[in-house]
Amino acid sequence: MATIYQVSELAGVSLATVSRVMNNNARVSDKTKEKVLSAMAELGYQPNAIAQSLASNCSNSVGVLVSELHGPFFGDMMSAIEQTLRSEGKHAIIASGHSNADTEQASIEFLISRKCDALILHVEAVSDVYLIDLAAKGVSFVLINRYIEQISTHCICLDNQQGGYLATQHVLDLQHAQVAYISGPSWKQDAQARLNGHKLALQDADIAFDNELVFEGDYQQQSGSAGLDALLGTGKAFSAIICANDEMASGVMTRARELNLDIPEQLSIVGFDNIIYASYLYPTLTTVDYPIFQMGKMAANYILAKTYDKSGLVLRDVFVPKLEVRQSSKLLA
Amino acid sequence: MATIYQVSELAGVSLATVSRVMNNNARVSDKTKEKVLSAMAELGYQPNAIAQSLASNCSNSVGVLVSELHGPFFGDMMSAIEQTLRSEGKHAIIASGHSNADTEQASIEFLISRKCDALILHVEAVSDVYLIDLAAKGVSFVLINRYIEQISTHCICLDNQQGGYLATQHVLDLQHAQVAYISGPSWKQDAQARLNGHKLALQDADIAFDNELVFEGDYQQQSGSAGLDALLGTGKAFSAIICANDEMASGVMTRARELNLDIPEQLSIVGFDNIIYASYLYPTLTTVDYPIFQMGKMAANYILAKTYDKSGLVLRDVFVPKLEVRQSSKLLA
DNA sequence: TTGAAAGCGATACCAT
DNA sequence: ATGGTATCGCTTTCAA
Repeated sequence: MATIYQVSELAGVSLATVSRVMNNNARVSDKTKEKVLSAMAELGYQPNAIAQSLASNCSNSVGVLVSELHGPFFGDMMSAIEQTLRSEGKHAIIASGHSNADTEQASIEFLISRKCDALILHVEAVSDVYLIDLAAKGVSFVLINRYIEQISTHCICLDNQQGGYLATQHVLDLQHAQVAYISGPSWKQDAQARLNGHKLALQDADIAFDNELVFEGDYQQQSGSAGLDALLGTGKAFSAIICANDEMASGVMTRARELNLDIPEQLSIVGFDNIIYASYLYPTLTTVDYPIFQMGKMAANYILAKTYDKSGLVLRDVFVPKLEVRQSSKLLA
Repeated sequence: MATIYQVSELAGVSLATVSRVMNNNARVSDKTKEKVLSAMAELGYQPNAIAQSLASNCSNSVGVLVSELHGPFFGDMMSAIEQTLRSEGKHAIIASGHSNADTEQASIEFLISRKCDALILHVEAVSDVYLIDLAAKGVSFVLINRYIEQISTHCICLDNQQGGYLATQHVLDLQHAQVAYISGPSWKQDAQARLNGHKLALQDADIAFDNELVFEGDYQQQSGSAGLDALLGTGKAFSAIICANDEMASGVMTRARELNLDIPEQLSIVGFDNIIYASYLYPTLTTVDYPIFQMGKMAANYILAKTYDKSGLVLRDVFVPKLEVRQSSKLLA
């Protein structure tokens, strides 16, 4: 592998000059530039990224921490991030946090120890204080899907409450008056917000909220099935059920089928996230679209703009969900 | 951020000694080690990974190139890789190749330029020659799901042919004698192997292979639907249909429903891959399990063993698929 | 516009 | 067992 020394020698110029043409920030005469360029070509020169990082104190890497690398959700996010970063010559280092505070924290520290210039975090378990502290320490990062007042400029969020509102409003519009709800873990911010939206929609329609019609799941498919059973077990009537994510909605569908409950004839179902296979289910799932690809892209753009001083980027920090109507919900007979 | 200099000063020892205790490969007296350690603790010293890389010519990073970051398949693979690497203090840099030769090649070069110590590649479009060349150049890498004779030691594969065989054998066992097949793109190695397995199974059962009962899809859901239409359009009878992956199987199901074809009563369906939502579909999909998590883990172990000289790892290069029987296939009435 | 030289923060060889 | 020092390959003042 040729080094900058060999290039400078072959081109008959100094080290500094070669460096200048590489970074073409300083003025170099066309003639010398020409010489350097052809010397580079001749040697097949490739700059050593590590040496560049050490000297410039910039690794060109951004750490991406997500809850789980598998699952339909994060793939899109990673995909968007990688594409965006890559187009600017930056690379992504990945890590997972498994929704566990210690693991998340360890991952963040790992990423920092790797000298990432910035981080994109999708963390749920680590405390607000820890993150506020991180920001205070000067670590540059953006937070996806979590809002913390004190570091609001670091946050890129979906309006989850609005999403919950839309879902419920939709079934209300379809004349359903008795609406059950399967929420995510109540300690998760997005789960709270979605449920809040649900309550708000009920309130706006002058329908009393009934806590017995809410089941707290864990965002897994299985808890959707369990939720349906539990809800049915209350003896309360309901003709529609809103699920805080698509996985749980899928679980409800499965269980409903086992119970010979026809969907959407006897029960309307609405999900949340619009993961890829929401449209593969039968019946296809009405759901609230989570623009995760856009948000991943925006997260990367934030980093590009803030950390790497790229200009001309339009930044946005709150995204709005939108309803995707499919077959699983219908007008109450 | 404290440097090794400050540690050496505070501990009253030389640079070299501090380095020795960090890497604890050379003998250092317990007393000095003690001093160094406490100096490190006092300063909150963290070694600079970049400087280490430059000096040691080892970046501790491995590049992972997949076709697509989204999709249910690669998430599991990345997840396995990240976990395995991480436990040994290595990190993963990701890139995607989009099944396109130029992009794949550019990504490989990008990863190399980033000084990855090794690569894990899931590439389909780039040529054999290119990869053989890469190996010859001394680039250390493992290839997932692709077999190339000349660099067989770099390959970690699933026995796709055996998988295709299993799928067809299964429906044959269920008394289906007229079996249609929707394959992946014929230029992809795995698609060929799977189809081969199908043919072999027919042959072993003394059933003539009929080319008209094969439709070439593109591994996307949509082409499954199109495939069913095309197959039906031939006018040939068939009571079972094998799909070269689960997405296309899902497409077949969807279309079958639209056509009021009952599954599995009127048509048995078998998929391939066992992606997470194969079990969410209705009816749940009989499929061939692709142990991608294990394979991802093994790929990382290969790197750990070959590039980082970790010992005590049991290496394996060919994995066997196994049939996962669910509801979409049944005994021919 | 160009060059000389001092870092960046480690590793590792050679002495002692 | 420990220290001195060259080295990794580049960036970036500071002078010229």
